[in-house]
Amino acid sequence: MTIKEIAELANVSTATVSKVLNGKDQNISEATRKRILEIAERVNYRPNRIAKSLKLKKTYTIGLIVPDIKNLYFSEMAKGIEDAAEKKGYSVILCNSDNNMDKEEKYINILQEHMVDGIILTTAENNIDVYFKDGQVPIVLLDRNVNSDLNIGRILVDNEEGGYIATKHLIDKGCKNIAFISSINKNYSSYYRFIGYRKALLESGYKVNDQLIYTGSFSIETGYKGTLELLKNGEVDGIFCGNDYIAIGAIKALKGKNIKVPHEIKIVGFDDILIAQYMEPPITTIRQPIYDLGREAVNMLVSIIDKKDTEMTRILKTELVERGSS
Amino acid sequence: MTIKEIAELANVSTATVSKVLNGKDQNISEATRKRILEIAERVNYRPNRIAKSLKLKKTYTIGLIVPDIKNLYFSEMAKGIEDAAEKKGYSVILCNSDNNMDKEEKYINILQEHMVDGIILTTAENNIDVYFKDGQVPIVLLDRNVNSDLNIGRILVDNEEGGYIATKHLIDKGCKNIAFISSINKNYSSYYRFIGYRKALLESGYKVNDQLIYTGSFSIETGYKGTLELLKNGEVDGIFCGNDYIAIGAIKALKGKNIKVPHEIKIVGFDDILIAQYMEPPITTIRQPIYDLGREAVNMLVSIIDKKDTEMTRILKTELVERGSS
DNA sequence: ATGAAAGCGCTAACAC
DNA sequence: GTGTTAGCGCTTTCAT
Repeated sequence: MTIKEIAELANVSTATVSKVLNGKDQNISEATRKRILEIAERVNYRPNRIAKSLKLKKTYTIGLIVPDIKNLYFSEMAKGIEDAAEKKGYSVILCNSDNNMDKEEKYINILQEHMVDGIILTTAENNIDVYFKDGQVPIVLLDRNVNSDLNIGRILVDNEEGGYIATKHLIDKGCKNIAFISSINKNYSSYYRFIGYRKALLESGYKVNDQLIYTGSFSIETGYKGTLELLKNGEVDGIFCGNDYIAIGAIKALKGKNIKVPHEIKIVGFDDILIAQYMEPPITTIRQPIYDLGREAVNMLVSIIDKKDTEMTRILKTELVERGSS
Repeated sequence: MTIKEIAELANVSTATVSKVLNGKDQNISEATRKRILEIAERVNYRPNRIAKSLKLKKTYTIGLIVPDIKNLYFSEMAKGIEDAAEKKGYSVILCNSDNNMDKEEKYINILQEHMVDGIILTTAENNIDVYFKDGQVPIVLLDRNVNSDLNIGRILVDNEEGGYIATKHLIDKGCKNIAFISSINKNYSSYYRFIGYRKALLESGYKVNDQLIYTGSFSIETGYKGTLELLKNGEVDGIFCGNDYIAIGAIKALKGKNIKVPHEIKIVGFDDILIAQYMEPPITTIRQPIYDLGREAVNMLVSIIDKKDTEMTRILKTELVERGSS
């Protein structure tokens, strides 16, 4: 059912139908207005957005690229994004990069072919380069930063502060040998969490000991392996984990070794994913406003799309949530 | 950059460019073919899929509606869907219904306005009615069934068998008073899990005791509240939880009451979401091939879209995964 | 108050 | 081997 068919049924032109259906009907007689609306209702008319998009050069669609939607961090973020997008009348196309830069770049292309109005991107964990060519769609980077002078929006969290707070907390709890397990150093978030970790240590007169640092990826496996590895290297009484998945892996490893958390080793995670509080022990962590991050990314993106004056970097606060693991 | 501009640069018609760019170039001279390809490359040409879709009446887009992407069950499913879709050249538009039937219906309309080629739908938990009008896009229902004679694809899991296996397992472990906590009865999955539960009980000479049944939603909260409620009602030494989230809530409630799992009360969940194995105790559960469910939904949907002869119902197997909670 | 017509970027049938 | 042209469904300017 098209506008043309409705026009025929109503004995008017397509222009008139279009006007009525889009509320631009100041100059349409009440009679025809009603007639058209009624017919549209009766035939269950649904506008063809593809045609509309082609004409208007606007799709009301945004692309979302995340490493892995299975990850609770990204799925909660995605929920924030979808909710906010829906409120603003946008639909979201979901893409998983699997932390693969080629796939990520491929998706950026596909999304542009789909003529999305903008893209929200959490780059692959190991991606610090930028391959965006200029003059493309508006992009908002979420929880990542990249070396680029392109005009790109950024929604970030104060990772350094978070890392500092986490480590300080362990120090305050009396830990003397605080390890750090996280993703690779070239990952933006991981790097700044490390900076915060280092700052807290130095400030309290501790040394940064390479033997106490393990980097891998933001995964349970890294937490597990890293912990076993660190235990071999010597004394550890506290571990700052780069995210909660790593903390889960760490706790699992310690249970396997019959080492008591928090009695013998204290653990702090990062993110406060939904499941953190249900772990045993419940994980002390640095909470990020994950859902809000997603929502704010949409708000920024839409603001850029609408060519409003927009602050291009927004840094949200983290917060210590003390639970049983520390 | 459009096909027209490339045509001008190459001194050929848009038709020729279109043919070359789409590989329909049997009748194009090698020289022009190369020239066009080279120019397209140089100017970084990206086809406008919106225009293409309008012309071809095919968008290579599918819609996915789930209750809540934050839920690990749906996010793992979504990953299976996105991976499979990507392999077949489709993009996926993500929608969350929040278990709200109005929102669900609204999304079905929006997706059709977007001219998606098909829709994968996990209806709201309490939705058993069908509001699809005839003659619409191909739809595959995922993990849900509805009262409808419309020609709709279905990817299901053998819930009854799963419920039976779970309950039988508890019986075999020596439980005498086995409770059932799940979503409401009108929910398809929940209902058949109950049927399996009942079957196992009756088969072993037990009675189905209404005092041991609690229904709410597929949530941690329901597991928590339900467990506290059931404990008031009397003896319980086993709980079959309708999904793993409920099991998590149940375990939390029991810990709060200082009741030992599995020593005093044994717990079995359903789904085997990614986190189930990391709980304390690790959750014994009925594994669903969640990722595969998503993948198969895409395969079925694309098969329907392509008008291939397709078996419209596919039921996948479940499997008991024994862990520490039982 | 309403309509004719052009055009968004693309494809494909048909002509040459 | 290449080009002409119509048209997908819609919006919008301009005319009447």
